[in-house]
Amino acid sequence: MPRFARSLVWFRRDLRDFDHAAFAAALRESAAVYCVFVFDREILDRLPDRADRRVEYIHGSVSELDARLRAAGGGLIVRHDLARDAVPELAQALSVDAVYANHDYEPRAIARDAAVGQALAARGRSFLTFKDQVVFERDEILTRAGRPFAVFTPYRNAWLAALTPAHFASHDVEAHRRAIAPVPAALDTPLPTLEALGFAPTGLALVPGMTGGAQRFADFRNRIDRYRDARDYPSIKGPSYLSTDLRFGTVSIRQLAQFAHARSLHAGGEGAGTWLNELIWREFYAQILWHHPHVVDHAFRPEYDALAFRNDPKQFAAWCAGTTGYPIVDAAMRQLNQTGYMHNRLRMIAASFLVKDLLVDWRWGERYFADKLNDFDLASNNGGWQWAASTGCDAQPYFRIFNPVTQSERFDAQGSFIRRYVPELAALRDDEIHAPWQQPIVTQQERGVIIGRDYPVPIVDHALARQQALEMFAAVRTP
DNA sequence: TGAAATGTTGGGGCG
DNA sequence: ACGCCCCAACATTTC
Repeated sequence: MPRFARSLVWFRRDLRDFDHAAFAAALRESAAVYCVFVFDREILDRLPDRADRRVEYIHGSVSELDARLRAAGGGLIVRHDLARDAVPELAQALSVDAVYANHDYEPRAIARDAAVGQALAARGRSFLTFKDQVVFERDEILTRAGRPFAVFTPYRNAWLAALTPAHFASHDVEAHRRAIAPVPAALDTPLPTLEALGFAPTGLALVPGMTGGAQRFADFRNRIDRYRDARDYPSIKGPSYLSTDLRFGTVSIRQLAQFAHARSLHAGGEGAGTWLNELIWREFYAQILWHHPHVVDHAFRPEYDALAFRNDPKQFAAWCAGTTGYPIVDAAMRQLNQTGYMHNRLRMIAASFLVKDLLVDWRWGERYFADKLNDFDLASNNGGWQWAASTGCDAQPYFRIFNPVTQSERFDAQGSFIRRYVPELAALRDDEIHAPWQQPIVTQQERGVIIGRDYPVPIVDHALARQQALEMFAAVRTP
């Protein structure tokens, strides 16, 4: 005898029909289960660009989810509305007993879910939410003193110590798929087109949805053993490229973490262990955001809110456009602008350059990444920026300032990544391409690459900028 | 998940 | 043969 006659599963950042905590629970506990996705105007209307790769990715993923649900006898009810209104209204129209969703740890989502929960409760409906997007959430990993961790390494050790096979158990949808109910005819409107949502196609290269996620996971499984040694070189295929799937839930974190963990215990499993670490970083930052929501607008460590950034708008614009005169930084920013992706090593280099060479507030860079990254996730993006800016928990020390030339020589030694995204430098030799302004004018003429004509003169001098950054940090340092 | 400044060492040139 | 200097090469410290 099911607990509920009818229930509604609200899909958000979990766009899949397998190993899905809320969906599985709803099917287990209900006689009839409906499914909804809302293109939330509260989110879409805030996007600065009407051609947004994420919206296209979500649209494609929602379309696939709808098709898979229809094949299972159901379907996805899709709305373009304020989610906080649309979900309770739909619950009323369907007269469901409960709405099921997965936890979201971002402050805006928490507020939205609280409002939805209240509206549902006012009509006697339950709002049931579940852990789904992480292996460990909120208070599940705490210090011996019962406090959240603020340093990664002990967090990771506690995370691994707490892990049991049960944490990888699948939230099985298949076993209860009989409860999937067809969309009532009156509510069965066609999926809105991208254009109807107010967005233009972007020519997204990324295959969306569970299909894309499964392809990327399958591909990465073959490369995971090389991950540790390959991941730092942006010109080669080292990363998993699963970050967007993790953001929108087109893959299951449990399946990914289970594979990585099992593989990490094998001989030669160091690559998998290194990647598992990255998954744990993701959960570390999710947990930081949950416990310290002030990081959204402020430095984790309040004394760093007093940093006197220069915030030169022209230099910031040059950073955004990829015209700083530092090839590795410009290649990184152009990769982001052209594809919506940036290699993680380059995220660190670009962030370090913005904060510690241009002396621009890390929040400006964070916002730019938030607008551009296909895989943008508030917790991870904020954590990464605060790490690079040395303002965060367990951040890199403020005096650790990347030299963009050294980093370029070390991680793009042949300049092949630079040539891909900064083609005007392609004619320079491998040892010339990292600091083209240092090449004698005769060399520039021979190569047909004149700095100041074909490519910008560096907008700052790194050695000088480094000194200024150290002074900026010294001014707020507690003695 | 650095880089630069500073210190130390030791080989070789040279008077 | 010896001391002195230079300066890589490496190590340590400092930011």
